[in-house]
Amino acid sequence: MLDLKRIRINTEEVKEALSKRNEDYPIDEVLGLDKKRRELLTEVENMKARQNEVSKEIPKLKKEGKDASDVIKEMKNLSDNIKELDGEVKDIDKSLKELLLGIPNTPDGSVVEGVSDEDNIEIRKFGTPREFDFEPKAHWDLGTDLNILDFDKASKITGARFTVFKGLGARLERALISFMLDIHTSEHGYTEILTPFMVNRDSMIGTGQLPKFVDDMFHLPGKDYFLIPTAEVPLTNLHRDDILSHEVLPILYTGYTPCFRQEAGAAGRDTRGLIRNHQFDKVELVKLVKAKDSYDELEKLTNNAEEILQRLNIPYRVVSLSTGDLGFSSAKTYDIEVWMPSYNRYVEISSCSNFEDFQARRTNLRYRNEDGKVEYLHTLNGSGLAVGRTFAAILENLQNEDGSVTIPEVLRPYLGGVEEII
RNA sequence: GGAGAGAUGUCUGAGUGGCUGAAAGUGGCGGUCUCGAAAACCGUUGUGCAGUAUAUACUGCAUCGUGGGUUCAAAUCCCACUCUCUCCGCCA
Repeated sequence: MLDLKRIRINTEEVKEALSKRNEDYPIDEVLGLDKKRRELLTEVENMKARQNEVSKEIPKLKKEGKDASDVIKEMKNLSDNIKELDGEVKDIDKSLKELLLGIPNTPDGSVVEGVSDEDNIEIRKFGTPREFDFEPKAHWDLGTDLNILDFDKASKITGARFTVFKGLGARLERALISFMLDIHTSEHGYTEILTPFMVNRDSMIGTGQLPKFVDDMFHLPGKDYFLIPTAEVPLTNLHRDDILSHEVLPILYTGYTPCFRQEAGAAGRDTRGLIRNHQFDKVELVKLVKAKDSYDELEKLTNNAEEILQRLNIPYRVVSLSTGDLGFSSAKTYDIEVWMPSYNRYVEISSCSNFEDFQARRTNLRYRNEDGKVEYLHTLNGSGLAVGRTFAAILENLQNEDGSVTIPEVLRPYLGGVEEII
């Protein structure tokens, strides 16, 4: 959520920044409600001040044995008026909050202006896409033929867009999770966290999934809980409503969770394989940092995620998202895209974002700085990495002509020394 | 699922309708003392919003789990919800 005071004072700057997202947002409406709210607030607060003052007199009068009925009668009137005005203020607060929750973050100045992912800027590349001297197979065919992935069984027991991992497939998925967590914890300084896979509504609002993207989420009918679409939600909300000491910063969390997404609006896209499932595994990286550090930390976080692909020796590139492709809560995002032979292009495998104080305002996440003042933190997160897509990338990039797949060396210890899936 | 207890400031914990934003202790910060430290003593110490003034500050309002209600007045009474704890049942 944007800072209401910033909207009030730097209206043009906010409008200018939001206009780069190619959509209109009700800034003027917000300002109108804000003005009305403050007018009413001044009025009702004056009335309450009077009420408090007289309320102190009443027991004195009674104690002195005087009649207080006239004063009480006056206060009855005042009390009614206060209730009415309070109601109006509350209504405005509610509308105002609804509007603010629907307005996205302002893009950072370094983000290139654009209308879609076609305007994203390539920042750097690692490796070069392999030239196959045979016809490479797609990962869903490789996985099915090797009997390590089973999409038919998944659709039988659940439905479309789910996957059953079998044998070495299940073990490879588990190996990737462990490998990623091990590197992030022992080499990159993150603390491993294992959270619930369902969260309450407040958490979903805090990180920005709700109210706007409710159709993309799985909601439990019996209880007001949501299946998490990413570990970002529980990890960032761990410190919701906290005022942290500057001494504990920065906080770096990593965690593995399955992620659940409806993929509404993705009908017909990436229908085969592991790329777009309703449930997929992901290792997430989350940072809570001081404002002045957040853009340095974004670079580091992105590098931390890249490190995984480098060690697996899979070609990828990093792109900086244009304003047209930038997520709702993000001020700046780098996507890491892995080379996927079956698509003959790079495919997103990680999205690393700096949300600045956008999520911190929603989650009321603050810290006390060296001067004892309370400030909002900046939050960041990125996939480190999407496990299913990494699985797919390994299969496709490291496949052999006979249909076998070579296991990257760094993963072999996690697979009991297995070098190839045959 | 059944029965009961509880939720107050950094923490512990008083407070059952009227100078209670809230006792006391504890922790933090500042000071006195000291070569320094400890102890002791003194002072200070939540957050949000609005307004005035603007590098500091002041005033008002709100805030005692959340939301509603009663009342001139609610931490205190009533209702609903959430969470925690104890016992029983069930169970990986």
